Amino acid sequence: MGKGRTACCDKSKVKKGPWTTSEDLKLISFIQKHGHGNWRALPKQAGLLRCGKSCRLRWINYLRPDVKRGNFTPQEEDTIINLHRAFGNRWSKIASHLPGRTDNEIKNVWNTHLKKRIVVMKKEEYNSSSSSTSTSSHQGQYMDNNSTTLESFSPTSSKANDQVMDFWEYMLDTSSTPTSINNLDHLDSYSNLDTTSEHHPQQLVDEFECQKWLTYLEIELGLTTNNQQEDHQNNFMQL
DNA sequence: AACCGCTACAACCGCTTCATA
DNA sequence: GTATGAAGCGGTTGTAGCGGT
Repeated sequence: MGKGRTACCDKSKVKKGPWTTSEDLKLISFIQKHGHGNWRALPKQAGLLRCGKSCRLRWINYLRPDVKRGNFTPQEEDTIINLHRAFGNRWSKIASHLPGRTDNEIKNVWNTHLKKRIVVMKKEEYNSSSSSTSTSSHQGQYMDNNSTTLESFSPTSSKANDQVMDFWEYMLDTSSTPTSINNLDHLDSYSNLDTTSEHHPQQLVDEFECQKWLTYLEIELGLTTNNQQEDHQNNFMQL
């Protein structure tokens, strides 16, 4: 281990807080074109006033095409519980067994839902075992495999998701399709979140490639209705 | 309508691990 | 073997949204 620690970035020069639509798009289009070999250098190259760590997290947890979105299925929940029993809080290890789910997402689900579920079950287990000896004990067992009584998660309808939806509505309106990625800053009017509208024209991104990628992302992220999805898939094939 | 408390989850922070010179 | 930088990881925080009063 090295002596001391160098800051991962200049904190005074990076933007923090929720990502805006234009930032997302800059990141997506940059990675699509150049990959993400060096996260530290990426923000500068992509024209983002963000820390490399922040970009990495945003990509891995939200923008990556293979991220599965939406509610966890009872099967996934059971898997998490069982894996947690085996691995403890090693979220990345658990995530590796759940394709499309991120460690951050699993951690959140555990802390907000599953942990409580375990507590309730433990409590019930304790009560039943102390009140009756005829009830079979499941000592050391977290869960009842038939249990699906966990309150279902709210759909991922966060503000961030709404931003992405707004973006797609915008993009699909052909009359207002931006001519290049350089013009994305004005999309922030959709999110009302951007307070530092910077104007750093980046490498020109081919509109065609961008559209293709974004359509693909929309499908992958499940941001479409079935009908829309069909349309987009057709469009994607045509592209 | 306004306030409050709670929940969910995106994002940040700092430590650890890994790769490499 | 050691120093260093970058990436990965897990804990924690911030805040939007929602329901209850």
